[in-house]
Amino acid sequence: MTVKRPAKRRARRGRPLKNDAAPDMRERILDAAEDHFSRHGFWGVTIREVAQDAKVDTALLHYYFDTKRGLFDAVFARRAEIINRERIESIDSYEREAGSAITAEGVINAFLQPILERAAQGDPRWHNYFALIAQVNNTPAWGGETMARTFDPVIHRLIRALRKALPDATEEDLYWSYHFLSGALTLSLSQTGRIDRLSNGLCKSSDFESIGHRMAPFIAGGFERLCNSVSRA
Amino acid sequence: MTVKRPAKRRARRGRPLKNDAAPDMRERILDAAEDHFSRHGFWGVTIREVAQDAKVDTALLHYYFDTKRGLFDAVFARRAEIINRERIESIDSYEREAGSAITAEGVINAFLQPILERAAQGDPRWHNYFALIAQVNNTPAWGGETMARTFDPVIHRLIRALRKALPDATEEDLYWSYHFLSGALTLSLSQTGRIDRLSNGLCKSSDFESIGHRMAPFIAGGFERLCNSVSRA
DNA sequence: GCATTTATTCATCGGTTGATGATTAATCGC
DNA sequence: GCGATTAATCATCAACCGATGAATAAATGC
Repeated sequence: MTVKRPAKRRARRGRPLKNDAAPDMRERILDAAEDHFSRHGFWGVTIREVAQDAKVDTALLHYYFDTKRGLFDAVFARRAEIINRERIESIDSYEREAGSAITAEGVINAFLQPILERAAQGDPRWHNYFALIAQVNNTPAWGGETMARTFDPVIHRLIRALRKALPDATEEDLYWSYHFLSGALTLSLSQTGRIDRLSNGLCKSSDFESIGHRMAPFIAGGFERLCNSVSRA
Repeated sequence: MTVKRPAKRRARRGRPLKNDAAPDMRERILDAAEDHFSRHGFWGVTIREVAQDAKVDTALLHYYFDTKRGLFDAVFARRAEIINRERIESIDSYEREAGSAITAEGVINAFLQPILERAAQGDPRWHNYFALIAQVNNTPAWGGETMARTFDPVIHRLIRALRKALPDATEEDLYWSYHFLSGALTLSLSQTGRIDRLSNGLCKSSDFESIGHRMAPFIAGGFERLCNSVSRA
């Protein structure tokens, strides 16, 4: 019997002390939001859930990000900058090294490497983020717009390099080939566990090393088959 | 001034007359739900929106489908049966015709044809349904399970045919290759308008004829490159 | 050292959500 | 021809939703 309420420890109010262990609430909110949005999409998440997970009041989410949509956009943009920079650098550096011996597989590998490496490293926060990209990429209503705004510059850089490796390709074939690449990559990053079931456990969604070995050859094979074939009305 | 309410015509109550023009409410609900779910996903839709669109009371959705989730599953299953049957027949018939001259591109083409043909035909209801598949396929939480339950039998049939066309391929390579195929197909069917923007209008998400020409060669090129290469740790 | 700004929780609002029991009317089984 | 079943709307519920203004406390600027 004793005390009937374990004193729930009412959270402190007002601005926190400067050297208080572990705040940086803004990042904590973004992490929690990333986790939830990646699993259930924009509409499947309530700001209350996010706030509870980040151990802050819901009003703080509005303080930092104004609206729920603002929070979502902030989550999406945060890591995009990082991988965009890495991918540009990776393609630049491959093009410099390869010189005139540039190949489609080499370019695609340079493009995929930064993402797949991060995925293979196993940081769950990045996993969540990649799953989020996958959802956005397949969201009809506003996915195309969001993806374009965020990633198009890098994709144009990729296509420029591919044009060098496949000089006879038509523009249409290049863009469609990239589209197939994008779809394959997105699904691989979304980790739905589908291939696990399908292959009866032989392959695992989480095995990014296997993906890393196979994806560039597969996609390059596709590019070359499609872009080197001539005449298709 | 006159009458202050234009008589809103209260809907009739009770069971409708047998030969009443245009009922079949159940189908109407499924159509409306398909439309909404495909655009905004499970959580982005309220049963009220669906009911309003189908011009029925919300209680009727619960009468037929019990819960919101039940409605979603019914939508997802309805057209799956149709295309699954068509795909099986298409692969069967190709295998019979090709005999020992079976090729990866032929098999993949037989697998893709039924879907892409329907997509090219332009029925918006099928377009919506394909977009719905795309979303489910990239939903981490329950997408893998739902996709597996719905489509795995056909996919196993596909893989069996591919095994014949690529006798030296390892099981892992076959499954991963299918995974890439699945991703590419899904994104193509989801019509986000991304490629339109990316290509500055040169390519169009809705141009399923272009996809139909390009996808089988691209994917077959990938399969052959990956599955015919030897030794990869 | 005081006024302003920043970062946080509290309390609460109006609107929406999925669901359900009651009611009504037509059909079906016998 | 009548009781049971089916197909529909109506009315309403408790829970939850995103958002906001007020309160509070530390930090910062001058």
